[in-house]
Amino acid sequence: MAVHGPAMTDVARLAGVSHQTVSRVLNGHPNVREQTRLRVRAAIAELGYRPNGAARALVTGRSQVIGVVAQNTTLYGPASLLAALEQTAAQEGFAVSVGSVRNLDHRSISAAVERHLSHRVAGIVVIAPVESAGEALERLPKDVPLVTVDGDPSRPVPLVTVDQVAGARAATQHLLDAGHRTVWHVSGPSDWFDSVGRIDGWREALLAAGLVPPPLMPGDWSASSGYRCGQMLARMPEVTAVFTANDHLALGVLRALHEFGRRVPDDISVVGFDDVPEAAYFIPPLTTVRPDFDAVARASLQMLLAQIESGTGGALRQTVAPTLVSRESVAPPRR
Amino acid sequence: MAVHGPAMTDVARLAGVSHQTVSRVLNGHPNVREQTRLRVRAAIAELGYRPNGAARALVTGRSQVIGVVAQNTTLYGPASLLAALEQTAAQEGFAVSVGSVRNLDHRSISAAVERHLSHRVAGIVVIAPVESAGEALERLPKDVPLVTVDGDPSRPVPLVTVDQVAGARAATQHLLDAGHRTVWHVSGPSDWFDSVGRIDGWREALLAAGLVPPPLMPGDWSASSGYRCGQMLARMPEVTAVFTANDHLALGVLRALHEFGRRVPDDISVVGFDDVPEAAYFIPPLTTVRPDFDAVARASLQMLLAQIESGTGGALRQTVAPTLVSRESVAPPRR
DNA sequence: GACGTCTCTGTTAACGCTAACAACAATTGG
DNA sequence: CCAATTGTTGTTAGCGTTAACAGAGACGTC
Repeated sequence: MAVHGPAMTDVARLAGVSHQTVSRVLNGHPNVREQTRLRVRAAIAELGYRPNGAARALVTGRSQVIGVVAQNTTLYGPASLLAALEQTAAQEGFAVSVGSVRNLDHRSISAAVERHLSHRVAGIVVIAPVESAGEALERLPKDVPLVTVDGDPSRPVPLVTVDQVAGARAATQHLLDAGHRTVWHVSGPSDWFDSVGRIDGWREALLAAGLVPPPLMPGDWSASSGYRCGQMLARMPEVTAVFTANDHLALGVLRALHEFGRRVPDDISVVGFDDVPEAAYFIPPLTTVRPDFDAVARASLQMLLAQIESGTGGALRQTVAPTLVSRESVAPPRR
Repeated sequence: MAVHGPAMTDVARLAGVSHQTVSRVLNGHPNVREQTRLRVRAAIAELGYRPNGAARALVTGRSQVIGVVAQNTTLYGPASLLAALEQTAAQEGFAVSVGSVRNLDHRSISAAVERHLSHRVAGIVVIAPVESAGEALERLPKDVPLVTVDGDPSRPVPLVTVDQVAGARAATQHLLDAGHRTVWHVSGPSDWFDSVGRIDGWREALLAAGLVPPPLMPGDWSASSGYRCGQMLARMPEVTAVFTANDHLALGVLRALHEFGRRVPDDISVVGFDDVPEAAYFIPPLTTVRPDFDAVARASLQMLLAQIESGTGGALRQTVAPTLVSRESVAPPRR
């Protein structure tokens, strides 16, 4: 480990210039003679020189690193988002440092943010889908570029979010259009904004159709809780259409219905949310709502970079519309 | 953005000591008077001082960051591993920087590693499940602590891996024990070591039982390819037991069998690999092999930290045994 | 031909921290 | 009571980079 790589001065010596000229070449400064530039590049290649990010970060005050705070990066949504974020960041020459937290409470978030600030990240993306995260963010130093994803719409913080309401409305409307008299909803945990938005969209669509929403069935994103809700739904003969807050809940519901001999879509139609890659292979293939994680990642990074470059901390907002993916789990109700 | 936080000298001034004493307090140096230590801590708290990781990295030669190179972090396995790695690293005071790559070819990997080295990471974990990754790793500077996960067993690089062979053997044996005459296998892509190991384990178990392995059905991890294979399996009356290289393949197989009216487990038994959280809610609940990602993460980090601290680059090897999770997708064959 | 104006390059001074050494007091041993 | 040791603090010198300024030519303009 002891051996450190060559430094800028070594390159400079080999190329017969000053270290500052090397720096200029590296940073694409215009005023360098072509011939010099080539000599420097050759020296860099010959020595296998690699600029020292730490030194650069020290002098410029910020590193080429973006910190991401997220919870539960095993779930499909967050994992996809993280991956997309990393891809996009890499294209812009930024590395991504993950600070995943077990709970999205105030303390955990603050700690994760502290860690990032300690490394002088250029900016922070917080995937903060729950209420408790909001408070932590307000107390943050104002001078750190920050973007939240799927966060609290009511806080004055730059926010990129999937349009949960529109997605849920589309899902519900799709079931109504198929002829169902009403639509039941298995929701996510009530402290997630995603859940709240999807509940709102579902309710809106029903109200707009002049219907009274049936009781809400609260779940927690897991197939397990979907299964529990499904066991209840299966017992109620009047239920013909269910919208679940994500695909895993739908999977649980599907299995419960199957066990009770309620056929999908013949007896009951089901729509999910997320379009996990397996959704097309559920029994039956699941109609679902697909959020565009790439678009969310692009939008948030763009927003963050704008802040980093301008130095302004604008409080923008951007929503990304999801699309309905129609498969075989929806059919008109039997009469 | 302009405002930088307080530096060590600011803390020192407030506490009435030299900046070096502050440094000592921060690094837990023993020879500091208790009273001084408290004064310094108070000053740190009052100013909201945060040490500058970049400066520290510059002078010590390495940052408290571990670089992870991974592909396809959306898949359940890699995502879980990444999350576990991050959790474990955080406990040790390390941040994790992700360099996810689209392809695990030589160039992509090298580029990702370069990025990490540029930031002077303390060590690198490469989740390198395919052949092409191996070459890239051999050309790496020898002086950077490195651990590979699920990499090439035949290369002289520190490696932590799930015992794929044992897991596959257990899955196959489980089916044989249930009374099946043979076991078919839907594999993952042939350039993944995970796939190869699982194929080997399957084959071993069959050969040990004096059986000739039936033809291999190659898939690519996706439910979609599982579905395609399932369509063929369903058509062959002699098939009574299938082991798939992961749970998503199993999902595709299950659906194909369902479509063809072949009941699971009555007509055909199925065993998967990974134990994704939804596996218990497939129709029917899936018997599968559960790798312990936490253990893998702990082992690899421990191995990496050992290298970092000692300065030695030992070529250790460690495998983590997976466990069989028995559910309802396996039953004795009908006669 | 003197003078400003470019273009290119070098010199110097930070950035915030740790390591090495120096300095001084307090304590111990003879 | 002096020397040697130990504990505690301060001083200085970098780490490798960028920013700010300065200087040397080349060129055009009056």
